[in-house]
Amino acid sequence: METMTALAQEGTFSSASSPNVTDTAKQGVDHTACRAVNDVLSRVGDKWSMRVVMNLDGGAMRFNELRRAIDGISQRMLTRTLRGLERDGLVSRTVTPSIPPRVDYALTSLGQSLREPVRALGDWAMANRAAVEDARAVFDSGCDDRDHA
Amino acid sequence: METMTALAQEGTFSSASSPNVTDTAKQGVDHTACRAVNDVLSRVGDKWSMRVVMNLDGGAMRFNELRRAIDGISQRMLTRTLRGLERDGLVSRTVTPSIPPRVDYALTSLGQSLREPVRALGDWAMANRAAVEDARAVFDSGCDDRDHA
DNA sequence: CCGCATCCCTGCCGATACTG
DNA sequence: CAGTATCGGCAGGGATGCGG
Repeated sequence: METMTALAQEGTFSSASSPNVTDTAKQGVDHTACRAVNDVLSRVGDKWSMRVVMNLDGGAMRFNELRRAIDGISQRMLTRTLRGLERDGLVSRTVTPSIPPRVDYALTSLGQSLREPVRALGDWAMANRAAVEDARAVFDSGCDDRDHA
Repeated sequence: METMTALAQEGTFSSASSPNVTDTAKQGVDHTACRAVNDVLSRVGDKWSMRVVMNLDGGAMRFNELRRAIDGISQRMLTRTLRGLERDGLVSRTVTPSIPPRVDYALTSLGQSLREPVRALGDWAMANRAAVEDARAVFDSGCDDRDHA
């Protein structure tokens, strides 16, 4: 069971909040940490959440302002994404009862804090995008084209 | 035959056609960065990719070994996930033509490097999971129950 | 201006069965 | 053991139209 101990210290997600790592063996990797990661990944990895968060980083924005900024999004999806983000406490929704009504969306501190790890991921993406695209092209060629060199 | 990764090619992000990027403060978000982030998020944010990558972190594994380790996954999904990861150069596939056939999957250096930013995200997830769940509960209560007056 | 409801199409994902 | 093919359920997400 101690076989993975060194590895766990190297880079498992449970480095901070698993006081009793029952079996961090092969199976143990995918318990709580995996669930947490998948949870946040599901939230932020959907089609529009990141776009919204990144646009909101520059400050509060109104609904249609956001809609125009993202520009590929339908209002249905913007509403749904905003609701989901609001539900998770990542963005705040401020209604100004005027005529016409005004609604401002902004990142909460939690939403701001999320941007840091996401930026790291974005950094990786920017750095390795070419490699990924290349690998993809190679895979595609190798699969489709059996010219066997 | 189904397309394996339609997620990556959403690409309606042609708002770059607006040369008027003077207000980069609000738009301060690089369109390229946004696209890259969404791309990697789509790849890693799906239902099983992270599980596979995390299990593979302990070293190379065979197909059914991986299947047993993840245990909630169907062989269809394992195959698809592995193919997608392989296509992007994140995992390597090594076939040993024996009887019975043996196929080992392992993280490439690119796949290893991806774990770092993902770990950051996982760290965030672990640290803020409670906050998110709380916000979610508050939102749920606030929506359903209006007796706060 | 904000946002909800409906219709509908598309793609994901699981279960099963079959091949090498 | 490793992988593919097919079927069916289900959810994501776009288009449109209506209400505050």
